[in-house]
Amino acid sequence: MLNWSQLPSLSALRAFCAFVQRGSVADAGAALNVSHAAISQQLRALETHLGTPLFDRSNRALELTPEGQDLARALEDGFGRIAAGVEALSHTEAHRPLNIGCTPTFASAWLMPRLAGFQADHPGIDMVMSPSPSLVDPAPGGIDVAIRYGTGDWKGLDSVELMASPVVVVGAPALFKGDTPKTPADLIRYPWLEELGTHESSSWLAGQGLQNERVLSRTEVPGNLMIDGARNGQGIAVTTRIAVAEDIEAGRLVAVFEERRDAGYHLVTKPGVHRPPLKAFLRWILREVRKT
Amino acid sequence: MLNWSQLPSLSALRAFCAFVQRGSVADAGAALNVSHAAISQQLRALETHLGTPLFDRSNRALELTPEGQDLARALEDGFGRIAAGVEALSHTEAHRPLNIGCTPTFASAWLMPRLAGFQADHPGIDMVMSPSPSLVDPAPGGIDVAIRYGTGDWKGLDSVELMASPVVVVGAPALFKGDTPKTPADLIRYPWLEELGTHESSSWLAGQGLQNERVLSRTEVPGNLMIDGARNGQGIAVTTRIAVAEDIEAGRLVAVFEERRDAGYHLVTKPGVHRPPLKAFLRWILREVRKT
DNA sequence: TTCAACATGTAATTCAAACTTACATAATGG
DNA sequence: CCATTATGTAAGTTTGAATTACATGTTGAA
Repeated sequence: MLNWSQLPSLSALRAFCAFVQRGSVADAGAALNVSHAAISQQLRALETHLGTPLFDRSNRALELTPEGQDLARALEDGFGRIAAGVEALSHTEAHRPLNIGCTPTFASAWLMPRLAGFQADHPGIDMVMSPSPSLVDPAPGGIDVAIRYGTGDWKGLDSVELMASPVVVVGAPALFKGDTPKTPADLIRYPWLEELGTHESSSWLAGQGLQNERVLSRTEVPGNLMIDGARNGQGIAVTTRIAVAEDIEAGRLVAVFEERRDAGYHLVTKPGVHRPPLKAFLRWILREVRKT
Repeated sequence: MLNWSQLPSLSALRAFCAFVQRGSVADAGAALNVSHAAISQQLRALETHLGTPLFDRSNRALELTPEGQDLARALEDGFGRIAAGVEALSHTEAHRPLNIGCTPTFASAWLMPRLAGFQADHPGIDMVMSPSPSLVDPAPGGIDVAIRYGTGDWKGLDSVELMASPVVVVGAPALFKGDTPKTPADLIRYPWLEELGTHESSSWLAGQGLQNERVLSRTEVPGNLMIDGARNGQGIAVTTRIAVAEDIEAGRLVAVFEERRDAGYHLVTKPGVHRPPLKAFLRWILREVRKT
C-alpha cells in the first residue's frame, strides 16, 4: 500500500519532472504556465525535503546529479502513466455515443424531426436513441438523459422542464362521425388504443371518476403505432398535446378532452457531472424548445 | 512530451487514488492526513474536470464506474512508480557513506581520536575518511564535508569556523640542545620538514621576511609522518597549534614561534541541502569542539 | 417502524502552499 | 567588457485546498 505521508509535494515533483523534460528552469515554467521563480523554489523545496542534492549548481545551467537522474526516470515513468490514463479516459468518454431515452411518441412526434439539426452542429457526437415506454433510469454508462412526461419530481434525479404539455384525449373525426363526445362518460362507447406497457388510458378514466367502467374494447399497440391507429380511426388515444399537435392542426385528429395539469416533458439526468456531449445536447434541446 | 496543462490537479488525482486504495472517503482522508470533506471535494472536482462520472453514488458507499476503474489502475501504477523512485532515492542516500576530507595532520591529531564517539552515537552511518593535503572541493556525490585550514573565505562554498588555531613552528627539545632559537633567522641553521604537496614552511619564512634564505636542509614527508619526524628531532616543522597541542604539553615538542592569525580550521560544505548523515556529523563535531 | 450509527455531501470560513513581481547574482559569448 | 542568458532570493499576494459545522441519506438493530 502506498505511503502518501512521506511523499514530497506533488507540485514539486511535477516541477522537477518538467525541468528534466524541458532542460531549463524557465522552459519548465513555461510548460506549467508559471514563472521561472516558481520552478526554482519548487526544486529547492524538493531537494530540501529529500535531503539530497539533485543538481550540480556549479555551472550556469543546472545539471542533474546521479540521484537526480534516477528520480527523473521514475517520475517520467510515473507521470507518463498517469497522463496516459487520464487521456485515455477523455478519449473513450468523448467518443462514447450519447444515449437518449424517451418515449416512442415523443421521439417520433417531436425529437426525431429536429435531431438532424443537432447532428449537423455537432458532427463529432454519435447518438443512440433508446425509445422505450418504461422509464429507464439514466445510469452512468447507460442512458445519459431521459425525456419523461411527468411533474418533475423524480427523487434522486435532476430534472428541468422541457415543455408543459397537457394530456389530451384524441380520436379521428371519422371515428366520431360528427357526434363528438360531450362528457368523459360518452367515451365508454368507443374502442380504445393503449401504448404497450403503459396504463394511461385507465388512469385518465380513473381521474374522471370512471375507474369501474369497461370501455368497448382496448387494443395495446407499440408506442409508435398508437398515433397512427388513432389517425386511422381505430380508437380513442390518451397522449400529450405535443405529440399530436400537428395532427390536430391538420384536422386528422380531434381533441375531445384536454386536461390542464402541471405536467410536461422533462429532461432527466443523474445528479453529478455531465460529460461534454451531454452538455451540448442539453444546451441544444433547451434552445430548440425556446424557439417554439 | 508530457502535456501538463490539461492534467487535472495532482491533489485531486492523489485523493482519488487514496480513495480507491482505502475504499472509503473517510479512510482516504486518514491516509492523507486530511478530513473526509477535503477528499469529497477533491473527488467532485476531479469528476468535473474530467467531465466524466467516476462514481456511482446511488448507494451509501461510492462505487467506481468502469471509467473510474480504468483511471484507478493508471493512477495506482503511476503513483506507485513515483513513490518507488522517491523511496529508492532516500534509501541509497541514507546508506551512502559520509565522506570526510581533511588534512592528514588534523585527522591524526584531532579527528581520529574522537571519531569513535560519533560512530557510537550513529551506528547507521558509515564513513570514509579522505585525508589529503590538497584541498578537494566537496562535490555532490564526492566529499560531503572538508575540514580545511584557512581564514574562511572559500568562494562558492559555505564554511563555519571549527576552531581558531595559530600557526606554530615546532621542534624537538633534543634538536635545539637547550639553545632555543630567539629569532626566526636563527631557524635557518636547522633541518626542516615539510608536508608533501604543501609549502607552509617557505611561506612562513617568507612572512618573516626571510624569503630568500636557504635553510640547512628540507625534507618532504607524507603528512602523517611530519609530526613524528619532528618529535624524533629530525627537523623543524610548521603546523597548527591544535595538531601538536598534546606534544607541546607533554614536552615532546617546543613551540619556538607562534603566530596569532585569524586563521583556523573550518568545516567547508557545498551550499545547498545537507543530507541527514552530514547534518548529524556537523552537529556532532561542533558540539565536540565546544567541549574543549 | 424508529432510532442510532455510519457514510458522504455542502457551505462558509480559514489557512497555507504556491505563485508573481522585482531585484540580484553569476556565467557565457560576441 | 558589456549584453544576454540562466538561475536565485525576498516579499507580498493569490488562490487552491483544508477545516468546521451542519445536512442528507442509508443501514441495520432494537
